[in-house]
Amino acid sequence: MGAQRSTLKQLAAELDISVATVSRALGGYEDISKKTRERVALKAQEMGYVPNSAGRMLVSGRSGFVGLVVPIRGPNLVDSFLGEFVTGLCEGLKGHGSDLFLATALESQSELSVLSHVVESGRADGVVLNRVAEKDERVEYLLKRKFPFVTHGRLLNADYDLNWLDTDGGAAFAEMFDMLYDLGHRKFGLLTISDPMTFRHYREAGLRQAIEKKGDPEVTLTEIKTERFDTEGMRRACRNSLSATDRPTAYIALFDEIALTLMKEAANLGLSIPRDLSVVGFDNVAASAYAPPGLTTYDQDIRGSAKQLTDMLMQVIVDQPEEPLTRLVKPKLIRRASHGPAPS
Amino acid sequence: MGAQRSTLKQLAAELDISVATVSRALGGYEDISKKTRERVALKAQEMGYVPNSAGRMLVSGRSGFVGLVVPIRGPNLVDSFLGEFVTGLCEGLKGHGSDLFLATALESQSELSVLSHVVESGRADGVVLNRVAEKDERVEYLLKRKFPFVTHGRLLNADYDLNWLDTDGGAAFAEMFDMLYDLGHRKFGLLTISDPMTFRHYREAGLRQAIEKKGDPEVTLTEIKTERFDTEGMRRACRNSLSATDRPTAYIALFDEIALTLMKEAANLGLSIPRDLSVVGFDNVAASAYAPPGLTTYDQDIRGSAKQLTDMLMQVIVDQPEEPLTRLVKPKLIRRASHGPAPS
DNA sequence: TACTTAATCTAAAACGTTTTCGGTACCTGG
DNA sequence: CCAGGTACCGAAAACGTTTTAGATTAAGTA
Repeated sequence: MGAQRSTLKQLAAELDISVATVSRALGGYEDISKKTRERVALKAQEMGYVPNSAGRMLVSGRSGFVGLVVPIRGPNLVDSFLGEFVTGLCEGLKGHGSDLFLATALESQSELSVLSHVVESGRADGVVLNRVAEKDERVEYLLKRKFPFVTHGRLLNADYDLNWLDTDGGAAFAEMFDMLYDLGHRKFGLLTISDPMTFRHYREAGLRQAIEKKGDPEVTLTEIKTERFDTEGMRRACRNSLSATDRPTAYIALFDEIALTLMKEAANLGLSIPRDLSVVGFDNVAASAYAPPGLTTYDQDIRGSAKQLTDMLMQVIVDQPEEPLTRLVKPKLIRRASHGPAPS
Repeated sequence: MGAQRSTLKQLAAELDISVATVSRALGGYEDISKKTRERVALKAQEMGYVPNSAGRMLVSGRSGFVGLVVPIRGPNLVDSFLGEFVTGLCEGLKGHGSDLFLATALESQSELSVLSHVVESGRADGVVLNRVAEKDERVEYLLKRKFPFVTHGRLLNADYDLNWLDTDGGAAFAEMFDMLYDLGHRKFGLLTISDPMTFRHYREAGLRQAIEKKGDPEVTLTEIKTERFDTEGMRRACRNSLSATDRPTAYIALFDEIALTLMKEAANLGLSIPRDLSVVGFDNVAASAYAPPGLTTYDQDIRGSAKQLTDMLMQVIVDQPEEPLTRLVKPKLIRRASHGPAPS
């Protein structure tokens, strides 16, 4: 139970003025005398008054919450970014007087139903979507519902206007290629997944464009594809590729986890990095600093991005802008020791 | 803005019955005829009715939210458990029809004010506290306020009854010692921090008790202390200890991060693990699997614990029990390759 | 004096729900 | 035909807040 909270009514009774006056006084309205305003503020402070959000919510129609629907995939593979992402969101929302509301979808199929519950119950004024897929039903639902939202990640071929913030993975992958090419590498391996995620699309496209732009017929690119959450399959695929006679000299991984798996397998096979082969990842997860010899990768300031996303979302909520808000942020190359000159 | 949500009133108008009847029908009350109940349920489904939480909240006094105040410490060291912890909480709350509400305290000093805001605004029915310190003002506030809460971690010398769930770090550290002792180690190093956290207290106490119990005068234990978030200091301390002439043969780290730092420094100094020295950690962070040769450590199922915590909290909220709820969960030893026989 | 204006304040409605208390209609047994 | 049940439904209050549309008083103006 707990001690009861003080209400406007109690405050009004104590001060012997009306509830309306108290409300307006606390709201800083000019048509309440300064003296009264101060008196009220003092008493409110004294009684530890904090407006009840349910009451406020009901009349204002705003909840003061921003929702995030988190998909839980697999038994133990919690989204490794979740902590940082959530932190950034909270941090950003703080400045807007809003709070974060987390809802989970236990299976990916229930994601939409969880989202719709969040939206329809009025518990949130807007939502943040992350990990958008190439074609995302959540997006379509929110658009139809005309509910404010922003996405972390772009959509593919979107013929509608969306508010998004994304990391420029394409640029990063192009840069990677150029770097490795300049180190003499010609045989490239792309460690990727088969799932239709937008980030995959853009990163791969960036890489292919860079290769094409270089126009060197010597350059080859073999794809090593696995399912996204199939760690065992990933291991096997890496081992296979490394054991091949014409194995690539430079591996580019869609994200760190695959790169780390490859590094481990390489070590098991007695291959030395970067002497025998180079590996580059993406994400800069904590382990990439500890795994020998240190994985060269890209850092996409998740926390900062999340913070920016909240600013965008609040803008969408309060004054829904004509022009869609979009931001492309550049990831930062983290040079470690997993890349080097091509073996001769 | 978005399309307007349907309300009980609209539903009632459509069905040409009273609002009260609709409410009771949806609530499954027996004094509404089965026929009407079905008719209402169907229409509700059809109109996509979802009860507005503000309205419900106002009358029930319950928000359907459970709060978590997350302290953000340091610029980049986001709590690595946060993701898992939050996931477990959401997962657990789902079963109770509640949701998670996250609030951040940007500085540790503001933690209490954030917490009190969560409590007083009525936005949460209960809160979960993690990372409790030996003496925690948040706890004292909540007790005084008689607000439902559970803590992840125990308090020290608590003369009041608390509802907590904790990992049995003491048992784990005792086990570690026995394991290393049996491998022939006599010179131990304890890599720890100087901050007054309860988990530190219990882990160290468990270790010391185990040493005492063994009663072998040959056993020595040197402490290597650093500040909790001072990674550079940690590095230096590890290097110093490793360079000492009578360096320990077995290091026990308060948590993985310190162990990983030590392993890296050992490698830099040309020392081989576990040939020259053994290291054991605690937490089983992702990097501990990747850092060579693989860190032996303990896994404390954070996600599962968080889930259990929600069950406890809901119990506290609905029927505040006389007896405090407490649970001590055993962490699981993850045997990797960082420990072995003492060098001769 | 009488009218206008400005400065303060308040009553009441509204938001969407749940719940209490009672009401109506129908049936049963005498 | 009536007393007493039973089955079903509805009116209204309550939760705490904000806001609209006055109401009251005081002061200024003609």
